[in-house]
This record gives sequence, C-alpha cells and structure tokens, in this order.
Amino acid sequence: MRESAPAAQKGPDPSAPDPRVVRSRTSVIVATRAILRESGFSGATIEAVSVRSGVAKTTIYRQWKDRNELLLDAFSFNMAMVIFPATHDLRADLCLGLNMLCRELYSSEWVGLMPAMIEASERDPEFLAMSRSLIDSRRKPLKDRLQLAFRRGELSDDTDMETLLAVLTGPLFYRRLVAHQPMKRTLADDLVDLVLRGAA
Amino acid sequence: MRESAPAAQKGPDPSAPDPRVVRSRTSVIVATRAILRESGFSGATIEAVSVRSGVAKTTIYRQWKDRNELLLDAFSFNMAMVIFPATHDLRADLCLGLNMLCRELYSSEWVGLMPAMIEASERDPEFLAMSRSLIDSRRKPLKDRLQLAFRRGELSDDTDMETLLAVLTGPLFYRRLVAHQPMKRTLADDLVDLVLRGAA
DNA sequence: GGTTTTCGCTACGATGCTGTAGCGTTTCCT
DNA sequence: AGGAAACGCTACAGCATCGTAGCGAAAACC
Repeated sequence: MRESAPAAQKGPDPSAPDPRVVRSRTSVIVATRAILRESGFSGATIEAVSVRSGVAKTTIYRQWKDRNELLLDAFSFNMAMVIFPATHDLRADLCLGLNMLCRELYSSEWVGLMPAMIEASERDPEFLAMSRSLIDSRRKPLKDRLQLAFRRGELSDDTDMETLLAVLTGPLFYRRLVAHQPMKRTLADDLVDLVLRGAA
Repeated sequence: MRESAPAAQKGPDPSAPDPRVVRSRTSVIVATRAILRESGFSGATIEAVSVRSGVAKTTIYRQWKDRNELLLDAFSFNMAMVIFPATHDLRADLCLGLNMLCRELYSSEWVGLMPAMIEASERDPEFLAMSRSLIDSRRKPLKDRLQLAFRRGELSDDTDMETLLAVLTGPLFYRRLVAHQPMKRTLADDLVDLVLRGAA
C-alpha cells in the first residue's frame, strides 16, 4: 500500500490494520489521484475527495491532518515501474525498456499525476523531496542495467551515468510534458542507437 | 507587449493606446507572473494579483473578462528567447545556444512559469494551445539553425528534425523540471557531441 | 455478546474568492 | 479648458472550502 518513498509515516500501521481503515484509506487515495489527474492540484480539495470517494470529510480529517499530507500520500502511492531486462543484448534491453516507458507516458495513470507533482515540487520543499525520491526509485531499473553494462565493458567508462540517464529518458518526458507532442514510434530506438554509437 | 502567441485578442489595442491602460495592464501582468512563479496556479487569484499589483480588482475585471483570460495573457507575455548563431561552425553554434538555454533554465523568469503552464496545459485545451505555440516559437531559433545545417550537408538527411530537437533540449528540461537536479556543466556539450557523432 | 473503534451525517464559524454595481476622483485627449 | 475615459474605493451576494464538534449507527475486535 505504501511505497518506498520517505513520505510521512504516522498512521497506526504496524500491529493493527483495521479493515475499515484500510478501506477508507484506499478509497480516499484512489479518488484523490483521479481528481489530481482530471482537475489538477487546485481541484483536489478535501471536499471534492470526500464526495468522489464516498468517504465522509470528517473521516478523512481523522486520518490525515492536512490537505498537503493527503496529497503527499496520494502521489507516492503504489507506483508501477518500468522494468529493464538484463540479457546479453544491451541494445535490445534498452529498446525494450524505453519503448515500454514510451507507451506508459501516454497511457498510464501516474503520468497524469506528474504535471501536478511538478507544479507542487516547484514551490513546496516537502513535495520536492517526495518527487525526487519517487523519480529516483523509478530510474533505478534503468540505472542498474546501465551499471551492469559498464561492468561488462559494453559502455566506455568515460561516459557519465547522469548524462546517460538524461539522454535516454529526457527526450521522452520532454515530448510528453513540455512539447505536448504525440509519441514518436522510433524515438526510443533512435535514442538507444545514438547513445550506443556514441558511448560504446 | 503582446507575444506572437494566438492568445485572446479583444482589447482596444490598435489605434488608441491610452497610457493608463498600458500602465495597469503591465502592472497586472507582471504581478500575475510573479505570483505564478511563487505560489503557482492556485495562488494566482484575482484578489492576490490586485493586492500585489496595486491595481484595483474592478479595474482588472474591466480589462480581462476572466481569471483564465488573465492567466493566458500572463503566460504569453514578452518572452525572451535563446538565440542560436549561424556561423560556419555548427558545433560551436549549438554549444553556445544550448549552454545559454542551460543557464536560462536555472535563472530566468519564464522557466519558473513552466510548471504552472504544464499543469494548466494538461487539463485545459486553451492553455494547451497557448503552451504549444509558445514552445514552438521558442524552438524556432534552434530549428532554423538545424535546417541550415541540413541544407549545408552538415547533418545527414536521414536524421529526423523532431528527434534532433528532442535529443538536444529534452535532457536539459528533464533535469530541471522532472528530475529536479542541478545544472550539469558539460551536459550541453555532451549532447552536441553525441548528436554530431551520430548524425554528422 | 459485549466493548471499543471507526464510521457517516449534520451543523457550524471563519475565511477567501468570484464577479458586479455605484460613486467620486484622477488622468488623458483634443 | 472642458469632455471622455479609466481609475480606485467600498460594498455586496453567492459560493466553496477549511477544519472542528457532537451524535448515533455500523463494524471490528476479543
């Protein structure tokens, strides 16, 4: 239910998971995420969440002290991740993972939350910290695969890991969030080609 | 005062620029942008703008029919642009422009507006259209320089323009807006190297 | 089966924002 | 100098939201 993120850790989680609490908590979180996707940060009011989730406003305030606390939890809730395989074929592994990321960027639920997250992170240090750790955990599979490639000598050592990550994933996020362009089928493969030609 | 963007075009602009109107308009726009940067989309209320700008709320409503109309104008106001020179040295031109973009991403005023713009664009078609046209006009100098390179044969014809743009600028935006990482001094140069090695 | 906890509901005061109206004053235009 | 336009100010109704309080019903726990 909770992600690895360092989000607040206050509930009576450990010993006694009352099913009623679990039910209301997840209902609220799911509703919050839906609203964040559809109406953005400013639309995600406690009242709106209450109506949409069917959970009474008072109940929400019993479990989260704040609107901010709720939103932090909502952002860091149960994120699926893109997997990068680790076969003998680096190019194939990267293409597969990046193409999956590509598809995810235009379909998955969590991407719809990113604009709200970016906005919040720009101004509130708590959201910034959460956002950083979330992004970090999402980048881990790719990072691991690249590190393996370094160890195997498939990538030259003078290439910088951070640069590599930015080059491989940056353009995809850019098209989706900044340029607002549709997916380009070959982009992921082109990126892999470019990187492997330059850094292999 | 107005940008090239296709934002609303309703005021009595053409023949009679009453200095009083100009004064209040710019005060309001400047204040709105400052608030958008500091407090985000939800903080930019008409009341807040009124207080900050020193312009009466009623006056604001006399010039913009809506909060949305004001925000659209505020976003598309007077954007400075990164210039790409067109010397005989493609690599130098690209490095110079991209490094300027790099610096701008971590200092300039308009970048602080991007998170709010991204958020708004995700949900409101009017903001999306404005955002698209803004980004498009900002990309033009780089695009022009690249097209020149194509004509000169400095870039091979089988490379796609959109891919090139995404590869060169995407990683920079990514680090700034998504990964929330500090600037990396060599990143711009590395990108140019990578592209020129792959597509020259 | 009895106790404890959580729940939903209603109500509430406080606050902030929207968008409009009226009025007197300042500023511009010619 | 005189008329027109924009201005600032105050006030207002309407609405949404916040966060809290109290009560009875439903569900969980032992």
